[in-house]
Parts: sequence; structure tokens; C-alpha cells
Amino acid sequence: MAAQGSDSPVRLAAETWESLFRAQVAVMRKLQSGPAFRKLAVNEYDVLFTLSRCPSGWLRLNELNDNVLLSQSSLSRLVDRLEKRGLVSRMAAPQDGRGVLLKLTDEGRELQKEIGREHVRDISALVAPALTTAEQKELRRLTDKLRASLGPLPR
Amino acid sequence: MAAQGSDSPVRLAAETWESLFRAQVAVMRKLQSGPAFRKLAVNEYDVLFTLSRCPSGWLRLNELNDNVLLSQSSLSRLVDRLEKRGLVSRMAAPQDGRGVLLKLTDEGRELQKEIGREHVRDISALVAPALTTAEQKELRRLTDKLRASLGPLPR
DNA sequence: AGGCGATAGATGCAAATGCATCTAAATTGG
DNA sequence: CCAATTTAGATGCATTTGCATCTATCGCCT
Repeated sequence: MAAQGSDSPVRLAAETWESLFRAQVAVMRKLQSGPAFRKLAVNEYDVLFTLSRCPSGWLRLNELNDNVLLSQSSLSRLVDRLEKRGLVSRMAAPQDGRGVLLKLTDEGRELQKEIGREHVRDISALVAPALTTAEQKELRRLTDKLRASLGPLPR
Repeated sequence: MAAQGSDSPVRLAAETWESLFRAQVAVMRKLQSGPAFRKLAVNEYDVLFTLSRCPSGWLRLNELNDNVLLSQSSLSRLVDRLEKRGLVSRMAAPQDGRGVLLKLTDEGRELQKEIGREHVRDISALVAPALTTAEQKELRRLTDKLRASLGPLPR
């Protein structure tokens, strides 16, 4: 059996992932500590954001779960909290008696926009000085491609 | 004030970050669900991994904290758990009476290697089919560059 | 030297998370 | 058409996490 040299495909993939992961940790650390997330945790904001991007306005809980790094039960309770704060509302899914649809309330939409504006500024302040426009586009292309190739996520 | 068009630098940076973040979530979801992390949570493994990469074998707790997306107190307790399981050992820092140095125990090193082997295979199975070798190198370059430009992380 | 703000890490406590499990509804197979 | 399996989401409970705070030590400045 051949030893894994320092240029093996396996090692390259591992180093690529590690670099991606560390960059994500570092950027997230900066973002979390900013003033944008005083009112809402990042995961909570992320749910509002995803709902705001949803064309129909309504989103199934299980679809939401693909975007967020949370277990099903944790997402369920996170949504409980958002609902109690009046930021989202639940509705039984029309075609599937098991399902639950979510949408932003007006207040939730307001808060998402408010935090979102600041969040986007924070991101830009971190990313724009780091990478040229062309590099950002290439990074986006590569991470899109990576994600697209993964197929359905495990539940 | 000009409206933010769909090609504004601010928007590009935000979309780049979102793509990076979603890719990280998706890959992490797959990795977490695999059998490699039955014995140890990802954050716990990450601590063992970082220690295994440390040239001197000893690492300060606060340096470790830069690698992991955890608060200082959570890391302190995570290390408690690892220590109770016999995977790492603490030592007072020689030059700094406030500091704590960490190293892997033999058992910790074994477990890191065992999980690490499987983890690297899992990563490779996800990343290698998604991106060419050149693309992986470019992605690694870009995420390295991004991270390098961020400067010291907030505590 | 002596005081003083800053830093490293630990700890009490409330909140968030995940696992296992539960209920209900949909789907499948005979 | 009904039983068995699967799927969506909620919930009990133990674990993990973060915030605030505490102690101890360090570095600095006079």
C-alpha cells in the first residue's frame, strides 16, 4: 500500500476543507462579536434571512433545516422562540397534515432588514479588503459548486 | 446616495460569504453524521487535531480558542471533559502563572489518529468528486488569503 | 517597590442543544 | 382496503453552551 505523500489527492481535499472551515470560523467569530447580533443569535437571524428570501413567503420547517447547522429538535425550539417573540408565524401545511409552514411576521421582516443591513456591511468590511472582485467571484463559484455536488443532506 | 445595484461590491461580498457559509454547513452536516464522530463531538476532535499538529506538543488554551468556534468558558469545560476522559493533560504554563498548557495523552493521540483517518477519508469523498485538483488548490488559496487578512480574532 | 488596569482561565447559572422518543399523518405493499 | 413502514414535527431530559463574574497573575507606569 502506497504511503499518502504530501501531494496526494486525499491530503489536498483535507487541506482544502480545513482551510475553508478555519476561514469560516474566523469570519464568523468576527461577525458574531459585532453589534449586529445583539438582539438575535446568528442562527435565529439566519432563519429570518432564509424566510425573507423565500419567494412564496412560506417555508417548510424541514426545508429550513437544510440551511442551518442545527438538529431538527433544536430548530423546532428555535422557531418556538421566534414565534413567541412575534417574529414568525406557523401554519399547518395545506397538502400535508404533518407539515408546518413558516413565514415572517411584519415585525420579523422589519428586524431581519434592520439586522441584515448592518450584517451586510460587516461582511463587506471583512471580505472586500481581503479578496479582489475576481477572487470573490471565483470563491463564490467554487463554494457553490462544492455545495451543489453534495446532494441531499442527511437528516 | 446611490442604490446598491445587484453588482455592487457590498452585495458581491455578502453573496460570497453566504456561499462559503452554506457550503461549510452542508459539508459539516455530512461529516457530522458519519460514523467518524460517534466517539467524540466535532469540536472535541478539533481540539485533539489541533494539538496533534502542534510542533512542541504543548498549546496554550487561549491559542486553541482561535481555532474553534466556542466561547472561552465553553472551551475550558470542553477541555475539562477531554481531561476527565484521559485524552489530554493540563499543565501550568512555565513563564506565565495565569496560563495553562495542553497536550495530548498517548490515548488522546491514538484516538485522534483513529478518528482522523476516517475523517480524512470522509472529507476526500465529499470534496474530491466536487472540485478538480486545480479548483481545490485555488479554493484553499482563497480561503487562506481571506483568513490571513482578518487579523487577530476577538475574544 | 507598589498600585492598577489588562489578561488567562475557572465557575455559577440560565439558556440552548442534541438524543431518544412520542404522536400523528402520509406512503407503501399485500 | 387495511396493516406496516416512513416521515414531519414536538417534547422529556441530560448535556453543552454562553454570559457574567470571580480569582490569580502579569505588565506597566510612576
